[in-house]
This record gives sequence, structure tokens and C-alpha cells, in this order.
Amino acid sequence: MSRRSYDKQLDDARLKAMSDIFSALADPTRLRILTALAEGERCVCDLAEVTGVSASAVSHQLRLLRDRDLVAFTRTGRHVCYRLADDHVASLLEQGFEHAGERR
Amino acid sequence: MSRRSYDKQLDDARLKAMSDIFSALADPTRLRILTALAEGERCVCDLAEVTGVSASAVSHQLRLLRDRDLVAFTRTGRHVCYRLADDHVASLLEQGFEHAGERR
DNA sequence: TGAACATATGAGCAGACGTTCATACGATAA
DNA sequence: TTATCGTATGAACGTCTGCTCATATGTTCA
Repeated sequence: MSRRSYDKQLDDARLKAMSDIFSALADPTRLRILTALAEGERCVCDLAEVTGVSASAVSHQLRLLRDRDLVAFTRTGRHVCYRLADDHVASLLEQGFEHAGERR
Repeated sequence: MSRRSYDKQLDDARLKAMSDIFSALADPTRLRILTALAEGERCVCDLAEVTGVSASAVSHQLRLLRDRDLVAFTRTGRHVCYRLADDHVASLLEQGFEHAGERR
């Protein structure tokens, strides 16, 4: 995409969709969840341990990530296994990771 | 970067830096500013027109973008011209743009 | 010099956000 | 069936965020 094409395509809805995606990535707890999922499937209680917050807090955050289609899940017994929804999410994480590394 | 490398490198500071970058991109007004800058340099009053908010509001947002090193600026007379700080920023914008386009 | 302009900044306010707590619900184990 | 586990959800609370308004600073023009 050329930089010049923004003005033609950037309607409010697209802009809102972009900010929804970025705001989903704009929290350390959610980033811990997502980077953990980038390594493989994890159930809620595992994610609670990785992030260091309560299972309830993780569940709330997972709902947000589900609503934005950043994660998918499979129910197995009383566990629910979450995973990244697609490679695009991993790609965004990597870019943010690299960008953060270059600064300071 | 392999997906497996997250756990070794993701200290809290890095995670905070990532969320700082993503949260800077997590607002429609700032996205309008940044996508306008992706097309070329703009002064504050031009950005106010593009975004449809007051010059004061734009100035506040530009300060945030400056603090996070996402934009750079040059003073010329009484105008201040802003531009994207580097190609990494444009790259993040493009990815968000494309990701937003694929959904719904 | 004085007026108008471009930008910056602090205070204040309304709304959004992230966590905890209490509770609920389905699934498994005893 | 009953107790426990894993997860989800709503309410409540404190914090953060983005805007407006008032004000300040520096620049240009008459």
C-alpha cells in the first residue's frame, strides 16, 4: 500500500477498527497473555499464572480479546484452551516487540 | 524472531515499552494525525483541520506522540512542522490498517 | 510597539479502563 | 448427589485518558 492511499481509504469505521486493534494490544497484561499464546495454546488458569493476575482478571481480558477476534478458543472438559486467532496477530506483536527494543 | 524467544526477552520494561507504543496508536484522533503525517510533513493547524478537533487537542496529542518518539518536528517561523519519526512507525500503521481491513 | 497568529500547557471534567469481589454455571470426581 | 474445579460475568472502585477552556509564550506583520 502506498502512503498516499490513506486519504482515500481511511473512513471513520476503518479508523475505529484500527484503534480497536491497537488498544487491545495497549496493556501489559494482555500483551503477556498474547505473547504466551504465541508460544502455543494455554488454558485460563495457565494464563493467570503467566500474567500474575487473578483468573477472573484474565477471563475479563480474554473476553475483550475474543470480542476483537484476536484469540480463538476450544473447550475441553472444564478447561478452555485459547490460541492466537491468526498469524496477523503474531506479526503485530513482533513488530511492537522490535520497535520497543530499538528505543532507549 | 522465533515465537519461542518471547519468554527469555520479555521483561517488564520491554512489555511496558510495547504497551506504550500500542497505546499511542490506540486512538482515532492520533491515528488520523499519524496517517496524515505518513503522507508528508504537516503543521499543527493543518493537523487540526484534518482531524476535526481543536488545535489545543492536537497539540496535546502531539506531545504524547513526541514523548514516545513516534513523531519529530521542525520549527519554522511560527509554524511547527511534524513528521513521522521513522519508517517503523509507518510500518506499524500499515499493519494495523491491513489487519483492520481483513476483519468484517 | 501593538495586534494577530501558531503553538504549548495546566486545570478540570466526563467517560473509559483494569482490577477485585461476589456470584453463577457447567463439568468432573468422590 | 454433593463438593470441587475451571471459567465467566456483573457491580463497584480507583485510575487513566481525551477533550475543552483559560492562559502563556514566541513569531510575524502593520
